[in-house]
Amino acid sequence: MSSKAKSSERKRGSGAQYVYSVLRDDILDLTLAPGSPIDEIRLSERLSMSRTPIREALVRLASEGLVTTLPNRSTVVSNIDFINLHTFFDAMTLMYRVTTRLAAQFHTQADLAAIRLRQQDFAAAVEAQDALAMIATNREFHAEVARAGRNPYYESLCLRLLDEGRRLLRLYYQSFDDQLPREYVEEHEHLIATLEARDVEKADALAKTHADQIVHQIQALIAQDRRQHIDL
Amino acid sequence: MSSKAKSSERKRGSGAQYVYSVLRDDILDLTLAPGSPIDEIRLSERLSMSRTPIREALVRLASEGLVTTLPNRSTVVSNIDFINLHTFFDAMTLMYRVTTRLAAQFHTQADLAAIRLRQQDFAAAVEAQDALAMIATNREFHAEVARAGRNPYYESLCLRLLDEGRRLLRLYYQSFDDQLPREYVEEHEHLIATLEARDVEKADALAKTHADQIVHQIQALIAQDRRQHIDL
DNA sequence: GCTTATTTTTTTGTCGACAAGTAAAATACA
DNA sequence: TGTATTTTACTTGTCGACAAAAAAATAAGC
Repeated sequence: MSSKAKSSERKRGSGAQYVYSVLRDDILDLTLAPGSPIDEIRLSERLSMSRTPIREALVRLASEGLVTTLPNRSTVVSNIDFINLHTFFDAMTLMYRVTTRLAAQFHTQADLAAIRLRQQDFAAAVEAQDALAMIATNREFHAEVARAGRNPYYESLCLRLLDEGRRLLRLYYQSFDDQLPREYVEEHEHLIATLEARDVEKADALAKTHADQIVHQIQALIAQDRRQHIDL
Repeated sequence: MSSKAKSSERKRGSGAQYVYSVLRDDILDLTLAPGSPIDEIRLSERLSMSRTPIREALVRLASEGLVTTLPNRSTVVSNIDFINLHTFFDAMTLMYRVTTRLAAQFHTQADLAAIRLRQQDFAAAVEAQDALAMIATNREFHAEVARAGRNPYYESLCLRLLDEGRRLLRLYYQSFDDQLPREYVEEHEHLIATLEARDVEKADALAKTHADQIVHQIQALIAQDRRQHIDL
């Protein structure tokens, strides 16, 4: 847990980037709970650096919607908006489809190789029953597909949605049964084959099915969840 | 041109926001040319405030892709990537369609009223032959439609694309002939009527036509342009 | 005892200064 | 004169400090 480093030991210019990635990870795997305040001074002490690079990281996170800055008050980790989850599902499904279509059209051999690597990581995580690793590697797999689509606009939205999804899945990872992830591994394999064949329509259909399945799973998890998450 | 203000006269917390909007406007209407460096110190002198709020604004702009930060070197206004313009057109068309569809479904009376206001502004700009105002008000019109769609993910991508488009249109605004914008006014009116009727499919079709028309116009302007914009 | 007003504390927003790093200028050299 | 090297100047990244604002704590009034 001790994430310390003398400031002089770090390279100049890497400070804000480091804080950004640390905070981002903490937010996405819910180490920092939604709604919890982020104290700049405590953070600066923990990471042993000045407040300036920390503020820079917070500004970046804010413009990505991961934290919310209350003027003259503490910035807090953004809440998960359960009421409007359907907008997330809608966008996620469309972005899966669009990026997968483009990937089927424009991918190179190098892209496919990278995607296969991600798929290996994902399969390994499923094999090891490591839910957190599953979530993270699944994100990387789809991020790689989106990258192969070569449209930076779609790609950035897709990344944002994947991050949000990572947070959401993390909330319910305990409930994962062992069967569904294995299906995902197969689905991913199927998808890779379709990309390689450059079958755009089939890739689209697969992406849609895959997205719908994830959406239904999350919805089921939410439905069976007994907790109150009105104010989360 | 003199954008000065004693720092003590401004409200606390508004500094970065102010710098952000000033810089953003300058970038989007090409007052700051793509590729031109942004000197933090000169900016801090011009706006008479410290470098801190200026850096904050730059970080925000960077995460929106409007400026590019070169480590330990000056940040520059992001270039327009002419080679991959098709990715922009593709995303723009899809976002027009998606947000318009959603607006047709979910808009309220208040949304329609706001959209009509924007349309009035746009019509006035066309009437006045004010190309810059046309560009800005057209952006606001479509931003309002996107807002009525009530999907923050689509909305934010749409806003980003509209901004990029504003920059692109600004490049060629001299070439505008007077006829096309008038058509746009009518198209907008048509679109509003379709939204009010909640005719999703027709709204989608109109959005696609509208987007294609703008794309073709920009492509025509680029094609007839004699300048070299390889390195822009 | 509870509400309201005042003081104290905490936290943010801004500032000026300094150090590390880069580009340009000046110098040395072939 | 052209090239390589050192020096200089400038710009960014980071820091600690201070001031404004909000939250918390304390005191006063009913």
